[in-house]
Amino acid sequence: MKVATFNANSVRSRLPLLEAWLGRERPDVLCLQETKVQDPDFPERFFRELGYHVVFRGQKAHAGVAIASLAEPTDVRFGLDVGGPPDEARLVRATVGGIPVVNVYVPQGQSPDSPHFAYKLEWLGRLRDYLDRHFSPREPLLLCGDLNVAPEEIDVHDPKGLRDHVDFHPAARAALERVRAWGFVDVFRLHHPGEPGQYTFWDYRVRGALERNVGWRVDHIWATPPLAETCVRSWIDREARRTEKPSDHTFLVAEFSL
DNA sequence: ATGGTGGAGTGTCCA
Repeated sequence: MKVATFNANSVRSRLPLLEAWLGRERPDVLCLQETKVQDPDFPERFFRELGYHVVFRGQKAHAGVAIASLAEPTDVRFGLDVGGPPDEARLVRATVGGIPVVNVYVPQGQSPDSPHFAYKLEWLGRLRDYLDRHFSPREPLLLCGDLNVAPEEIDVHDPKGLRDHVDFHPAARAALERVRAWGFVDVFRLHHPGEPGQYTFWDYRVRGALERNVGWRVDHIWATPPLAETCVRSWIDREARRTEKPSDHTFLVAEFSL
């Protein structure tokens, strides 16, 4: 089973890239974030014509998540159901080929003194509650998405200078670590231990960000131990960030011997 | 240099 995650930064703006990439890579599952489209306008037929089922939940202008899969998804649910706002456009879960997949778009947070950042920390806390409520780390489970946190110093281009950034703030890293400690293995790191400069996001606003590799590893595929054991490969497709009309993120892929 | 670019969708918010 081949699984990918991609923050599209508008799915409708990324159709040419998605058509080429899905045609070439044919993942069994593709998790999308920041689809930026309300449900009636989601390009459902585009995925169907490429041979994919797709489930999605969006809202006006921002956020939005989707799961595209070759096999028909079951047990499709949206949002956090652990008290507080469900935030349906930031979490979708579906079971594909017997494997439950949770796809999330964690709030970015704007700045450490913003209410958005408090909401981000609370959101990660509720994600941990959600896992406690619905799943067991002893069973196969995937958590994929734009987690909007770089876990370690090697996951950002300037760990000293970025300590106050909401995606590398100690409080954000601690909140993410509580989610990971529920029982996940970061399958990219499993296959690339200690390797710096492996990023999934390069800011549009930074001149020559890709060429200079001024990036962040904020997109992740995490698996529970019984599933992580079957992970044979994980890689980042940097070429997709180099295309004519790229997202500011690129694809992260993990392959399992299932 | 407290900027910069991109996307959604009309006002600016969000990243």
